[in-house]
Parts: sequence; C-alpha cells; structure tokens
Amino acid sequence: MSRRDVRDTPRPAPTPTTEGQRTVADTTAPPPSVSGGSRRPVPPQSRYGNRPTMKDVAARAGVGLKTVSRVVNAESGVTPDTERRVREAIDALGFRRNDSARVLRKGRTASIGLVLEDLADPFYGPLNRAVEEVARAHGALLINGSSAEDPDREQELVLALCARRVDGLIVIPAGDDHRYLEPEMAAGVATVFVDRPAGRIEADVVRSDSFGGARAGVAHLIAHGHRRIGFIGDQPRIHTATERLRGYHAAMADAGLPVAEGWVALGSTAPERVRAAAEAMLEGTADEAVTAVFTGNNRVTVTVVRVLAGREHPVALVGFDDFELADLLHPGVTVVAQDAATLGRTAADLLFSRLDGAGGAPVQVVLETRLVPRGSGEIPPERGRE
Amino acid sequence: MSRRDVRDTPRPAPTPTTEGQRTVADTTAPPPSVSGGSRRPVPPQSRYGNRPTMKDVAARAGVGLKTVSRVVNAESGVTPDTERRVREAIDALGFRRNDSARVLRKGRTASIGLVLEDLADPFYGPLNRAVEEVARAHGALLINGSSAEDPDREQELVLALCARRVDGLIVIPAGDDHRYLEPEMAAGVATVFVDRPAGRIEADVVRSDSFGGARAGVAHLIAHGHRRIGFIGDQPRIHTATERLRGYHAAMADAGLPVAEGWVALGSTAPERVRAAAEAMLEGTADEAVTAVFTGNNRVTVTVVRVLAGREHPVALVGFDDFELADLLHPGVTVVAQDAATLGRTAADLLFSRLDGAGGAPVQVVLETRLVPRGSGEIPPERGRE
DNA sequence: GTGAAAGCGCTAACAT
DNA sequence: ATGTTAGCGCTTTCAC
Repeated sequence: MSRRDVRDTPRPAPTPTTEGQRTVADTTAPPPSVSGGSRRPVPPQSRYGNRPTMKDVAARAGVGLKTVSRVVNAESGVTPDTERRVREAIDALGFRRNDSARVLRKGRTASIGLVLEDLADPFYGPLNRAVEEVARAHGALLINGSSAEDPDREQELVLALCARRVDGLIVIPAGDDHRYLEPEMAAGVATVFVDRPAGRIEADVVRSDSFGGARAGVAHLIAHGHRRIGFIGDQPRIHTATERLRGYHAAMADAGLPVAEGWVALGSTAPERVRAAAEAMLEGTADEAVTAVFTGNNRVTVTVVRVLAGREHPVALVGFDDFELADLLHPGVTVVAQDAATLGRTAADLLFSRLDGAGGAPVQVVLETRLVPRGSGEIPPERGRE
Repeated sequence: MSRRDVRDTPRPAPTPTTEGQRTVADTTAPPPSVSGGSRRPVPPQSRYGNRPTMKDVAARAGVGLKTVSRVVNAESGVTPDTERRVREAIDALGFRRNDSARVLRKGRTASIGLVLEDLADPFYGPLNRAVEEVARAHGALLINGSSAEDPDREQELVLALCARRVDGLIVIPAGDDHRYLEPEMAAGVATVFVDRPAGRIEADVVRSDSFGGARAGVAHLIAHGHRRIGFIGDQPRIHTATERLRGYHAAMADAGLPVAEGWVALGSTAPERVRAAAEAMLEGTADEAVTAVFTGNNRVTVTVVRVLAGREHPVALVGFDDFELADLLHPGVTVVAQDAATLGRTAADLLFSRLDGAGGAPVQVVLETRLVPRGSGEIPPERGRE
C-alpha cells in the first residue's frame, strides 16, 4: 500500500479536516525505468532517487558522455543523426540535467538571493516580483528569505545564500553592520542593498528619498494650516525611520514651527504601540495636542487610520508609502508614495550589470517619491484649535 | 579606479536619479588574502572568485582535508587543539563551505521550490511567509517563482527547480495537466499542490473549501432577501473559479431561485473586464438587474468595490477571500475568508513529512472557510426591486 | 564530429 | 584522533 516506506504511521494529513482522501488507484507506477539499455547491473542506489545521469544516457545511446553534454547544452558539432539518438535516450530515460553538478563545475549558480524583511508585507510584493522578472530575464532563479527585521537572522540567511554560492545578493538590511559581508563581496558575490544603505561597508544602494519625501509630506500638512503635527515612525535603528524623522524636522524648521516633546514617537510598528502613541499625541491640552499626523510607513499608517476612524474630530494624516485601497477609505489617505517595483527592478538591473562585469565604485541610486493627495492630508485644523 | 574590470563603460547607475554618487574612499581592499600560508604557488585562478577551499584550509592548518570537514560539520573526533588551529585557518582565509559541492555529494539540496501565481499578489504573501517559516525550521532554503498564471511558464519554472534538484516542490498550479511532473515525482521530488488540485496526476493537495465557502456566501445574501444575485469570477480553467461558481449555483438552487443568463461572468480578473461585467449585471430592467454580487476572489472584489463606490443605489456584496482594510471601507466588505497562512503551513508540513519518509496514498486536505460579515453583505435589496 | 581524462569542492568509506 | 582514497554528475581540455 504505502509508497516508499513501511512505517505504519498512517499520518495521512496534518491537523486540518481531511476531505475526500480519495483512495487513489495507485501511485506506485514503477519509476521511469532507469534500467533500459544501460548494461551496468544497477549502480549502488545513487542519491537523487537514482535518476539517470549523462553517463546513463550515453550508454543507452551508444555514444560518449561528452556528446550527450553537447546535445543537452545545444552545442554545435553533433550530427543530426547522433543528436536524434541521444534525444531518444534522454526521453526514454526521463533524463534531466543535474544543475548541482553543473554549478560546481561552472562556478556560477545562475541564482540570486533576495533577503527582505517580511515576505508577507504587501510593500515588498511588487519589489519581490520586479526582482524576479529581472532574474528571469537573465535566466537566474530567485532564492528568497525574510529577516524578520532581525540582524542575526539577516546574517544567517545571507551567509547561507553565500554558501550556496548565489551569484548575487539583494538585501534589504535589517542590521546596521554588514562587515560580515566583506569577505564574500571580495570573493565576488555582487551585492546591492535596497531601501536602506549598508552598514559600515561601501556597497551599491538603491533607495527612495526618505528625507525629501517626508519633508514634502509634512510641508503639505503645514501648507494646509497645521502647526502642531505628530510623527510616528519605525524603530530608530532603521535608517529610513530616522531619515523620515529628519525630513519631518526639516519641514517644521523650514516653517519656523517648534516641535513639542510628545509629538515624536519612534519605535516598534506593533499596532498597540502605534495606537498608544497616536492617542497620546491626540490628547492633551489644546496647544499641546496635534491636529495632524505624519506616519513613517504603511504599517503605521494603517494603524493610525484605524485610530482616527474611531474619533469624532477629524485629524489630518499623511503617510509614507502607498497602499492598496488607500483611495477608497473615507477620507482617502494622502501618501508619500515610493515605487517599490522600480526599487526592485533598479536594484536587480544594477546587480546584473555588476555580474556582467560593470566595475566602478559603489553607487547610490535615489528614487524620487511622489505626494498623492487623497483627502486625509488636506483636512484643515479644527476651528479654534489651529 | 575601477574594481574588477577595465572596460570604461562608466554605467554607474541605471535610469533613475543618481544622488550622492558618494565617491568612495576605495573599495579595492585586497581580497582577504587567499594567499596566507598555503605553499602552493596560487592555483590556476579557480572559479568562485578564487575562494579558499577545504584543501586550502587543511594546508594552512597543517591537517588533513577530512579533519577540516569534521570541524566544519561539527563532527566528533577532533582534539580541541586541532579544532582551534583549523578554526584559525578558516577565519584567516575567510573560508565558507561550498554547499554546491556538498549538495552534489549528499544528494539533498536542503531547498524547496514554491511556484505561485504572482509574488506581488497580497493573497500569497502570508502563504509564502508560512512556507518559508516551515522551510526554515527544517533548515531548508526557499526558491520562489511566479507562473503568472501561464501553464507554460509554470512548467518551465518547475522543471528548472527540478534541475536544481530541489528536495520538494509546492505548486499553486496554473495549468491543468501536470503529467510532465510524473518522472520527477517518481524520481523522488516530493510535490504538494496548493489552492487547486493537480491536473491529470495523483498528488497531495491542500486547498480551501471553495464550493462550500461560495455556497455559504451566496446563501448569506439570499438570507438577507436577495433573489437576483450576480457572480463574477476568474477564468473557468482555474479550478477554484468553477468550484466557487458551483457553490453559487448550489445556493441558488437550494433556495429555489433561478439564475438568469447575464448574472454569471467568468473570465480574466483584469479591472476593465470585471468592471464591465459588474456594470452589465447591475443595469437592465428591474427584474433582470441583480441586487447583490458575489465575487470569486480578492482581485475581483476590489474592483467591484470600486464600481459600487461610484453608484447611487446600494448593492450588496460578498467576496471570496479576505483582504486588508476590508473592514475600514464603507460599508465594510463581507467576505468568505480563507486562511492563506494555514494553507501554506499545512502544505509545507505535509511536504516535509513526505521528505521525512511518510508514505501512503496522496492526500487531500481541505480547509474550511469562514464567513465574515462586515456590512456589505447585509445590505437588503432596494425597496421595490426585491 | 567525437570521446577520454581530469577535476570542480565536498563527503563517505575506509585506512591508519 | 586523523588521513587517504574514491567519486557525486557535470564541463573543460585536449586528443583523435
């Protein structure tokens, strides 16, 4: 009954409901007979579930190993007739080239690694996708991982990718010290950092203009009459968080506005923390409470939207990062949009240009942001509380 | 000036704005001296940017190759003292084990492939993440790719993953014929299909109860007084689309309600098509126009929300799939929620149980959906148009 | 046009 | 406790 094993642990399915359990005719179709024409008495049960190798194909086709290699790699110098015989053997045996061996020999893996913060974060979806498109265009596979914003985990992942000898690496850094990458980069692993600069090493970076974007967003609120504006952002060890805070301060200073102590909250983007921070700066005496909030990223923005939805008095809001459906909320959420797909595409293009031999000093590409007014950022301060 | 190459193509950065171009002190730090104590006159410029190998480490530490291997793999049987010397050599040389070679030898790559439809689709984010978590727990890396809902591209990707000898495969099928996977599966590539069953082969499947979920969602609309309900879903070759349509028909039949011709629209989820379909079924004479819509997935739902937002008369809506901020819209969007993270986790658990040797016939796990009322699904039909 | 031999960097199996 | 040998499946080199 059972396929490869005799252990009578039935364990048909993990925890959840098991429906049909459709008792199958029989999956035990005999493996695509590696036996065939190969005269060897069956090798000592090789790994890979004993798949046929080029040697097997060669034996079956009655040609040399190298000829098979030529056919598989579409190299020239093979008679149509020989090629046909080889192809027949390949099909009959169900041969598929083992790229692991190829990689070992060639030294390039045709794969790149992408380390981001959270695969589930919608902000990274388009970035991930854009990187994949470029990789695909270059015939490379994409190995993916999340750092969960944990520097140790980032390092662990990056080094695992290096051990796999990925050709290149795109990293959204969680940590602020990337010297551990120096030997790898010196050994030829092209590396491009995205969204935030690398820490303590010189490396290519592609990022958005966090400072300028935040400054423009806060200026937008000021232009709409606000004088007391709060800032809620991510943890200060994250570069973009402090850059955006700098932008906030610059805009306030530009307008000659003071910044009260309770108006700035940097920290975890956990909903509870953000909620508490927002509520704190919205309360207080009339000349202490903010009339507008600038949020440092999409997760924070969404939480603040929820907080504001529960309040009587309208509060203006501009958020860094765009997000789906921002336009359908009431009011629509005004944002400083950055283009995640372009971020990813640019980084990947840069990476492959390095892999193709482009030299030169590390480069920093900064993408402009775009202010998208949708309503929430154009709410004036409440009468009597300006 | 330039690092590895003399080609004077400056090509510092791709298209976008290049800010700082911070002219770097000098990245040309001499590579971490692969030279060192190794007496060999420098090997013939090996690949991998001539990284040190175990052999180099062994030479430097004055021990045998196998001893280095033992240290690197934390095997027993090495004197603390020898170990120290080996570790010193490793650090000095910046050695990192080449997993490509390891893989070739061991036969297992400790990596799995995940093929989904679109890395950028927020629905797959949590699924992707859940799979990654499980992979990580098993010490495996995740190779990712999008099929773009194109069967050929799916096959191309899957076979590329097989050539890399991933240990296992999680596939959200785009095509409806997976016989091309038979030789791979017979050769030992564990494969679990998610979201939709495999076509024309027997294989493990983890999916949500599309039929039951849709039936419950439509019944919910009927319970709120609707008799003319539209269905807008994905292309009929996608299994979930037809299953959900089946659920729609079942609910209507359960209530003894007829289904008019213009009420069902299956096809691309491109916004224009969905918009047109929605508008068509909302127009028409009073006893032809629908008073409620059931949407077959999150992309369709979002588009229909946009359509409805522009209309005077309220129309009830229930959508398959939950999405972020559905609760913050006006009205909140009632959905049939499926748990993407559990889908991914279950599939990955199943995959690794297969890899750990769990035999038995292919299994089908079906996860229950959950109706989440939020307002849009509880709108009664307009007076006089029931 | 074709093939034999060497070897990529590692681990398994067997010495010592 | 440590080292030596063979070979994973492929590509490279060079000979025929």
